[in-house]
Amino acid sequence: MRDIFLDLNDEQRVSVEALDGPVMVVAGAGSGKTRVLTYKVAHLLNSGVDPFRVLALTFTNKAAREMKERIIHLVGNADARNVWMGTFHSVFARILRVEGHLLGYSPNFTIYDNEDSKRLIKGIVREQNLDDKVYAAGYVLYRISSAKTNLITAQRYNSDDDILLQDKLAGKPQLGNIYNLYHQKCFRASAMDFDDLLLNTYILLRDFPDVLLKYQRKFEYILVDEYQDTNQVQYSILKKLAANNENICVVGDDAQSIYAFRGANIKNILNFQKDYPDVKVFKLEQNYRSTKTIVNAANSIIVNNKDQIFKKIWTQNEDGSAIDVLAAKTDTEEGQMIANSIFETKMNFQVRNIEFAILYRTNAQSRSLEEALRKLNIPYRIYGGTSFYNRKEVKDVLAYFRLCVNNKDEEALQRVINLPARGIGKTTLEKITVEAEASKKAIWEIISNSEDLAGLRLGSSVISRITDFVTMIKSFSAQLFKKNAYELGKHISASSGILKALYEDNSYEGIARYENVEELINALSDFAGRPRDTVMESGNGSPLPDFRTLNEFMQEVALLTDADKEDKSNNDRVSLMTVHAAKGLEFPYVYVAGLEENLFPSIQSLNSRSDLEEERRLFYVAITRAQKKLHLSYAESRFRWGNHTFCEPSRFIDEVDARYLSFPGSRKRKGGPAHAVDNEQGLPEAFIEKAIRNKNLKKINALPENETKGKEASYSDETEVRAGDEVMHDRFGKGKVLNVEGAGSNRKATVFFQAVGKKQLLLKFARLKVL
DNA sequence: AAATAGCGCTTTTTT
DNA sequence: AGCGCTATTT
Repeated sequence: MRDIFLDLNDEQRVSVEALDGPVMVVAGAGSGKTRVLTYKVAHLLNSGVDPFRVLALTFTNKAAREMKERIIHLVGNADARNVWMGTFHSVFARILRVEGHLLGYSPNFTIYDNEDSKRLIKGIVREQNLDDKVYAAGYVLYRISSAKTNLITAQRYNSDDDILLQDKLAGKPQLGNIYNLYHQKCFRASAMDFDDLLLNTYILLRDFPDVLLKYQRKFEYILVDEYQDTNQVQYSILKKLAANNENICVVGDDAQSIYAFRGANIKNILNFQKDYPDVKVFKLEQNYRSTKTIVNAANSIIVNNKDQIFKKIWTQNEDGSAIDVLAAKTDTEEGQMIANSIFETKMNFQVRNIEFAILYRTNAQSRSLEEALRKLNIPYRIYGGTSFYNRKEVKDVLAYFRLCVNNKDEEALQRVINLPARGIGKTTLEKITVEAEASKKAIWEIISNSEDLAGLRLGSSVISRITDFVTMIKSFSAQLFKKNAYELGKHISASSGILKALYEDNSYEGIARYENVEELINALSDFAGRPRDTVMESGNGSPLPDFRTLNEFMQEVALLTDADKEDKSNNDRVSLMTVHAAKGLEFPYVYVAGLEENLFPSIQSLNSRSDLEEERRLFYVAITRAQKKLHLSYAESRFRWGNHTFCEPSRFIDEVDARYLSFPGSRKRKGGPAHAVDNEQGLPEAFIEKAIRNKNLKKINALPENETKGKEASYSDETEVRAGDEVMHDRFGKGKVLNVEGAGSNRKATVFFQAVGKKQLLLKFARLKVL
């Protein structure tokens, strides 16, 4: 066994070595956080800990998968596969498959996604004759989700006078009632939404001491990644699981906490030391990812936040070139500028597409960027947004699968009962729904029972169509453990008629949809061909068949995100994604687009300090993704829901210490002969003023001294540049000085660059290095 | 029951 | 602008 500690720096090593007791590792961006976690698990296994006794919670399934591979490699033993590793949601879903019967759930429970939840809420609001403006599905779901995240069950919600009074005062007195009905309907459908996976796990551990003890013993060591983004219920579960031996190691960066909107509580990391007084705290402050320019720029913005753990992030990497700020007239132009820049960089430096990422605040921004990339034939891939598993046609097919696995899955049933059209229309469904509601049964129970069905007084032809449908689904369900996931999935999509309907649609979109379903079938084939990851229990006590079932596939697929999907076709593509989706990733070249007030920071964040601080952390996450070169861009006007709106550059651009910024290619304003001779890149006066003002302000937030000095030494000696000198410029490369004139801060040089030709540069800004 | 036309809502971020 | 949902028509 090789000494794995040779790969670590001192800070990392001591964090890895501390195996026992509570440990908190505060890790700055790019400081090797994942590495510490990976090596720590490897070290545990090397020290003789049983992999089954290690629980590691990551932020994405992909991160878990990659970490596992590396651990297996490090310890040289495939048993490492048996570490319990995954997201909170997927690990707890696994536990609930086994233990959920204690709470009255079938091991085949469905996981409702947001869309399912919203449809269900819409239905309830309609049923209750409530105003769907007052009780907008999105808002109601948000409220239910917040409640669950904070351990407030429907029952508790409705017995809490404060909450009820507040809802009443807010003009939404029925929220508690809707929550109640929502919970009942989910339960009746044997379905859990995302928050239920956490809340039910908590309830399980709270109400069943023997179960708690079982998992406390099982998980001898607990490791948690991205701890800054845990919420109340996750916190409470961890607290319970770790209560016995307190071998809990959390890793995170308070400066990268960006999920408060979904209940994440930054106090969990800020207060970890209070929860575990014996905690050993380690800080990882050396950044291995980015240039000095990027690291220092990131430091210069994050100091504006009040809530944080003190850290001093530094790097030994090279200075790197300045951060380019691109100013565009419109969002279309912004896309073009970014696409052009990528194109040029690719040409000049032989860079592959995969080394570029474009990050933005909202998914809607991707369109103009996509168009620009397409025009230049630059291949790209969008992460998130309407991700693969969110496409309508894919969800339709998945709904069939869901219904076969769990006949009571109400949302899936409503989706497919008349898809493709088989003569079971709205009015029929309405009658069935009313009857189901009246008798507190699932729709499936009504339609699969001939007596119930007869009681509905439907036409005989309708009844036969319904029974045909029921027979079909039953025949699918009967094969769940007879065929593997791929065979059964293919059979279902063919026999249900859904594939045929898509195949017959010859429109451009229709073909794309058909291909998407094909891709889903391919994914099934992959899944069926891969061995089981870990030894799993079936949940109902019976042994699992020796092939992988559709059932298993469905358990996995509900919690997959776009980031988890591997792209086999062409991997060399530019990545487009929201900043949230970029968390944990890194790219040599990063473009952060749409840096405008009301967009980034988002308009809804401007009311409270804490929300604005979260936006700032989000910006911090965005810029710390970059390894070599960072671009920031904004547009002066942008199309937003149909009509164009004018925008101002984001305050976040101002907050970056001006010495790290550069403004290439920006045009002089009209009537601006006052500065006919421009500085380095001809930036508008307003920007110079802002930059100087900003620089003065920033003196208080001094950076590490050695950095500042190093920076100045390289460019402050403007008097030393003379005609005839060979010089180096960050952006333009090598050049020869033709002429120098002027004095003091107005001193400027005419330089001929090999790459870009003759330029006039203001020495104050140019940072020329004499060679 | 199915097909079509018009209305209205969206956009903050995601497991 | 584009999509999904609803009301209306056939």
